[in-house]
Amino acid sequence: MENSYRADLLRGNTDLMLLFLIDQMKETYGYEIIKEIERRSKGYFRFKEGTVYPALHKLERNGLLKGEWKKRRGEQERRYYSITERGREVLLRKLGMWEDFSRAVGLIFGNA
Amino acid sequence: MENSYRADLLRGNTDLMLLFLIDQMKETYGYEIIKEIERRSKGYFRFKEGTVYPALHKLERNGLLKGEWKKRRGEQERRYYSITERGREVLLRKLGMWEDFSRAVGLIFGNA
DNA sequence: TGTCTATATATAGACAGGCTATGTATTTTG
DNA sequence: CAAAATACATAGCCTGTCTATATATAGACA
Repeated sequence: MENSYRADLLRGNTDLMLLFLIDQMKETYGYEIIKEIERRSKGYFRFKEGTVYPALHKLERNGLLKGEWKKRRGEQERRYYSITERGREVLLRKLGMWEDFSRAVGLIFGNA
Repeated sequence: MENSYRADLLRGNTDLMLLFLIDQMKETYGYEIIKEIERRSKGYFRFKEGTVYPALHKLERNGLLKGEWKKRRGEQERRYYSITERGREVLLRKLGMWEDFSRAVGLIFGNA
């Protein structure tokens, strides 16, 4: 009933947060995004790999992100992502929709 | 990609809003809840029957709501719901979790 | 008379995103 | 030398929302 409430709340907002961070950080990679979101949210968000990597793949597949493998001598390579023009458009739209949504929820609860 | 973003945002919050309204209105029924949520949110939320009725059934099945058929001479009967003790506990918990969640999202976006 | 809208509820099946679990590989820490 | 951290990947499960359809009545409108 409530165990996975956070997973439900997350739904949809994962894309928004990924796009937001990648836009702001210019270029970053999956693992770093997970840590950065945890850091910024003071430990509230602890994204699962099974959530983030498939989401990044989908965003790239849809042309909202551009990914690039970067070899690092000896170490495991990373896939760095940057946002595309189309990605930035979607980001702005989603940001607005999140604001509208949370404002509407506030109206239900009677928050001035 | 974005068509059903609102449906995603809604996920999880439907229960919260239903419990909140039923608690506040003491006793109400599905159709009225749909209209009241639309009214309060100034048209933002337009809950679908296929969302609300199954959700009410689940909440009752789990003991968070108590439902009761009320016949009205000649007219179609309504199923009136009221919140249970357990429902009120879950409501308070979910309300807090929604606040935590939206605050955490704000942290990601750098909102003071 | 027939059709449409509003009121009021119900449900089967589709859809899709997040999670669990598991796997690979390397480096660092204890 | 084992464990933890870094870094990525994916198959399959779970579940809430939506679409579509169904039933039933009342009132409007033509």
